[in-house]
Parts: sequence; C-alpha cells; structure tokens
Amino acid sequence: MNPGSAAEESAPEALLRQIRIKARADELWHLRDCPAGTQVLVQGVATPDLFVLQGGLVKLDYLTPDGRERIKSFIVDRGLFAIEDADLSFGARTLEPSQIVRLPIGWARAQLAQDMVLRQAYADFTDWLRLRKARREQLLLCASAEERYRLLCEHEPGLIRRLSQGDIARYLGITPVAFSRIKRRLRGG
Amino acid sequence: MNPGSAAEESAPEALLRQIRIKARADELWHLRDCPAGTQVLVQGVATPDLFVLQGGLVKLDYLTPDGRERIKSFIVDRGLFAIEDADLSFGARTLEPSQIVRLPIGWARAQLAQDMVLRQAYADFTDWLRLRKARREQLLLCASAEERYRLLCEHEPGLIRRLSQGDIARYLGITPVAFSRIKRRLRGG
DNA sequence: GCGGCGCATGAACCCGGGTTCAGCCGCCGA
DNA sequence: TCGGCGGCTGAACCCGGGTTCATGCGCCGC
Repeated sequence: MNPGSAAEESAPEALLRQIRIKARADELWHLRDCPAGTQVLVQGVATPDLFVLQGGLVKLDYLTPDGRERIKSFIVDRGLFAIEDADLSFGARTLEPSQIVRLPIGWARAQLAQDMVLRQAYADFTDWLRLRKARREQLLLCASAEERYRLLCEHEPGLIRRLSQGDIARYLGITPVAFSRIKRRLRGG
Repeated sequence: MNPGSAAEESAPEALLRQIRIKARADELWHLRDCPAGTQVLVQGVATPDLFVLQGGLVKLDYLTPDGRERIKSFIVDRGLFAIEDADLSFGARTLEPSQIVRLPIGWARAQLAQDMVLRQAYADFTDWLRLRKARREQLLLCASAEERYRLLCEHEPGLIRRLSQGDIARYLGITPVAFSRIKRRLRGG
C-alpha cells in the first residue's frame, strides 16, 4: 500500500529514531541493561509497555502446551517488540547482553495521534513487518526445514553466528537433533 | 498499538465500507462478476490495482518451484487483497462465483493521504491482519496438521463446508491424501 | 443411459523429523 | 586441577506425512 521508495534508512530504523527523539524529549528514555538470558516478557502476561531494543539480541518465542519452545523471531541490534497483540501470545528473552527501553503504550499512542510524520513512519514499519511475516509464512508453508536453513544462511549469515544451534533449530521449527542431521547432510553431500 | 475497543463493526468491514463510499463518489466502483475458478492474480505478475471482494470466495496461494500449491489464506464474502507486497509472491483464484472490484493503488494511496478517518480505518485493518497472521505463524510453528485442522473446524465451521477437501489440505500445509488420513483418525478415534 | 473426468479415499512403501539414550567437548567454578 | 554441567552430535527406533497406484463416487455431456 506504500510507495516502494528506495529509502536510505530502513523502516524500523526510521521509526526508532523518531521514537527515541520523542521519548528523550519527554524524559522517558531510560536504557535498562539486561544480561544475557533475561526473561523480558512472559507469554500470556499482558504488558502496558512497548519495548525498544537499542543494542543486543532478543528472541521472541512461543511455548506450546506440551512444553516445547518455538521461536517466532529474533530482534537483532535494534528493534521494536510487543506491539503485535494485546494478549501477548509470546515471550521474550535476551540472548546477549542487551539495552532495552520500556515505553508506556498509552504514551506511544498519544504521540501517534499528534504527529503525522511519526504516524507515517509507524505505517511504513508495520508494512515492513507484514512483508517479513508474509515471507516467513510462505517459507513455513512451502519449504522444508532444510530449505529454510539454507535460505537463512544466505540472508542472515551474521545472525546465525550469534545463535546457539538449539535456537536456530527452534526458529526453523524443528528440534536441535533434527537440525544436527540437516547440517550433516549439507556437509557430507 | 491500537486501543482494543470492542467495535460493533470488524476492522475489514469498516475499511471496506469507507472505500466503497469513496470509490462510488469517484465513479470507480465497477463490480466485475467472476465465475468460480477465475484466475484473478498470477503469482509473480505485479498489479497496479488493489482488489476488493464484495461477495463470493477467493483463495490466495503460493506455487512452489516444484509445482505444488499451498494456500496462504481465504478471502470470504468480503475483503481486500493484493495490498501486501509489491512483487506479488502469491496468486489468487475464485472458488465460488464472486464479485470483485479493482481499484488503482495510486488512487487508494491518494485517498489515504487526504483522509484521516480512512487512514485510521486502514491502520486498524492492518493491525487486524497482522494479528491474524501472527496466529497463523504460531500454528504453523507449534501445531501439527491435525491440531490445525481441529482449530479450523472450531473457528471456521462455515468456511470448511464451502471448501474442497484438497483446498483445506493445501491450507493446512499437507496433501489431500494426508488430510484424508487425519479425518479418518478423527472419525475412528 | 452411458462413458468420462475429477475429487475423495484406501493401501503400501519411503523418508524426514521426533524421541530417547549415550558419548563428547568446552566452560566454569570449587 | 578436577568435577560437573550444558550444548552439540551420533545412533537407533517410531511416527506422521509424502508418493504412488488403484478404487469408488458424483457430476456432466453426449
């Protein structure tokens, strides 16, 4: 729905920059240092805040009723999360030491209502998000775990090096054991 | 990001109503009758239009490189499609006789730029869409085909009755043969 | 009515991923 | 230094879904 203009700044970067400026102006920009392994959000527990990652690495994950974990997505270096749904169907945990800012969602909504430029940046961001999610849906529907892994290696080689084998597996939708087999197949031929 | 107000009208209905009013005012509202089986969009072929379904049933599907079909989603009775991505990674085909309106995407963008109420309706719609897609991603990641089928039966019983077995299977991400087995398991115990 | 065609189903076999157990290795703390 | 522990890997077995072939059924046109 948006003009696909070749932006010099990505949609999430542009939105984060504007949010940072506004939050600083209102003295809400409090960086919180989280060591690796910090449980930032618990699945099922609603939060009145939206979360800004300003540095580090966070995973968003689902816990199935029978106790298995599946990773919804990673927030790498900088990003925004917990804007998706009110009921919060997923959890969040840092994978590296991370800097996180919590902003009241009511404050964010008020900013959106006031500022047209911010609203545009937010619309661009949600379009960007929707596109990424559409691609993930397509891969989950159409591609095997092995194909998904090869594509991940192509498009996110830097991310893979920062993840544990188990987390890669749970992002691909398989177990660490099955992921180990896939790597062996790709090595051996 | 939006207040979860209990709306008496669903987000897509509200947006469609406003679009219909504006398109009629600009004399762009031309209903086209498509018999069942009409290929409305071809995967990979970009379109300068967005599509409004005003009655009928449409499937959006992916074609894998090796020729298999997977169904991304259904547009039931009324809805909007082809707003997701510029490169159009999916195709669209009517499953029942359907009434469809094509609107130039440039016109739609101009309306959005002018009208704040429309912009809000669009934002609500994309939020609604993102929520549905998040749920589908969660199911594809966490649930087996059988669980996905049971949930579909719970939440969309009316839709299931209008679909062929093959299309249900391809929406679940499996083949018609595997779907037949699942139904037998659920019947027999 | 009859023949054909497409969809749904059953049956047999294959393969990829799940599960479990065991061994290995590196890290860290006592 | 040594022991323990957690992450990764290999091996064996199970199961669900894919593939293929065959049957059955309903629909439509001749």
